Amino acid sequence: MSQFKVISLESIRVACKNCTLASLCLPMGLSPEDVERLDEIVKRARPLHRGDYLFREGDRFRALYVVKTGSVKTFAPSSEGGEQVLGFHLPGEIIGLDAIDKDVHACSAKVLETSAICEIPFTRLEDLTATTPSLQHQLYRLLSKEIGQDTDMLLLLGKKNAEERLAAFLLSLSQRLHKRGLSPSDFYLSMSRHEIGNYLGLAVETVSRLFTRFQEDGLMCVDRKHIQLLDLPALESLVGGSGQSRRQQQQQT
Amino acid sequence: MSQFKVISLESIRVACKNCTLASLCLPMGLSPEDVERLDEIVKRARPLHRGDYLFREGDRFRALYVVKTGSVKTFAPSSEGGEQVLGFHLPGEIIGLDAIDKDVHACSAKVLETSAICEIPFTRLEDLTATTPSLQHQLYRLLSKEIGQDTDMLLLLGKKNAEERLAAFLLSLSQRLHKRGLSPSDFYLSMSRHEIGNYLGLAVETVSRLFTRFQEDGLMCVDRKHIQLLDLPALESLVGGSGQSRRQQQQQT
DNA sequence: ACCTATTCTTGATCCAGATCAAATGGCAGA
DNA sequence: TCTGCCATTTGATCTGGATCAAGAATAGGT
Repeated sequence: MSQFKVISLESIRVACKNCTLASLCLPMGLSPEDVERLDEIVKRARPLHRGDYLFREGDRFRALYVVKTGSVKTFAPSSEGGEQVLGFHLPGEIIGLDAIDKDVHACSAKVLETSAICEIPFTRLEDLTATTPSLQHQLYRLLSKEIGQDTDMLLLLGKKNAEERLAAFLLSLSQRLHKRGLSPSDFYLSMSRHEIGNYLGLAVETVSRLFTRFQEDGLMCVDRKHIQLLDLPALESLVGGSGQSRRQQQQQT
Repeated sequence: MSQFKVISLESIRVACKNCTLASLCLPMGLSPEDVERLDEIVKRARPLHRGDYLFREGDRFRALYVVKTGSVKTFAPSSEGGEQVLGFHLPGEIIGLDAIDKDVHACSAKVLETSAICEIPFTRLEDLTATTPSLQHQLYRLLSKEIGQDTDMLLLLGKKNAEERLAAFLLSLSQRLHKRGLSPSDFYLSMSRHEIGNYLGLAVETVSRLFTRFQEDGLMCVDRKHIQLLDLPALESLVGGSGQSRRQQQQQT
């Protein structure tokens, strides 16, 4: 292997301890020694390209995946051929946690753009957590966090209207990008309108119309995949209270 | 403490190893020795009554709860005062996993009928899992299972119509009751129509009308809270394909 | 047993967002 | 550069389920 290649790969295959995502990812809060041990089991694969699969629904569960760069969508087959987009995953986010239970993946994961992915064989991770309390705790937390996020989505799909859903989606992206050191108000979407609509339980046309409306209202500037959020506070107020929209149902039981 | 009281409490405070739910609950698949160790940290509280809270949104996270008898609903506050019912929990089901991450409960848990609840202090459980690989694995699996169930709900809320949602709800109850040794086709609902609607993202009126319709179609027999499912296969086909209802969106991305 | 507050049901109407239809604009591949 | 396929946008219409509005049936409290 030429010196050239080694250097080239180094730019991708950064050890966890040198990874800029360490504070968001599994290593979060671990001691340097623990990170070192984690590092030994992480496999760093070559970049994947748009359309490549990390795994498919029905595949045997072997490993968790972490986005290092790029983005990934997960989706489950719905009855009769359709699919439900379950999430869009940014750098530092972990994919595959739902498969631990049945030992089989119930959803598929597809990369949306050229992406680098870390692979963590689960059996080895589990062994490691058994002897590393801080890592065990971290994994419990990550699993729990996923449940909390799903809960947020249930609330979104169960109670919010189209406008609130799209605003919530944009703000979620904004906040997650910001945590990764990127601009919270100027970014590119790696997913299509179709995928956004699917994720939010809306038709493509509705998503498109809302982008237009938000732009007309001066909330944002949309150019193809390029998004600029011009009024974050206004978007936040859209998400929270439905403003003057539908009267909320006082669910006293 | 009189002999009388001791006997009386014994009927409720059964050790895990003698609990009929052991095969569905945390002890699932554990060795007798491991169950013994788990038993030592489980607290068995006196029965709670309709309306009592296991915990409320905002409470510090201290323990996981398992329904021993009865049923519990969990719900999260939505913006502007409403609430979203997140789930109905039957014997053997674990509550509170979503709070591990933030160390604070993001939802509330309220018992729907007189219920016995086991409490498992989480810190002690976590310590125990660190020295009991099979229990550690079990906890990972339970967390993962919860994610999988949430995923199913996302699909239900994102892609299914009212009819499919209610059929899915009824079948889920049916199957879970059956696993607990109860009739899959004859049971009582412990939650109101209102709560069912809230959970499924539907208005009460819609739930009521669907019950009426299902009954007219000979799928079930409804008398107040008493439910008899007369045609499980038909209900299953309702859930799966939307029959001849709305044309499914082929979500090729 | 009586009264009152809920919960549930049923009917009428409304509307947010889906569906249908069509034009436009990018982009990948030859 | 040209071609054709998608993705996106925009407009028109339709509809499932929400909302509004009463009754009817229950359950709980005194």
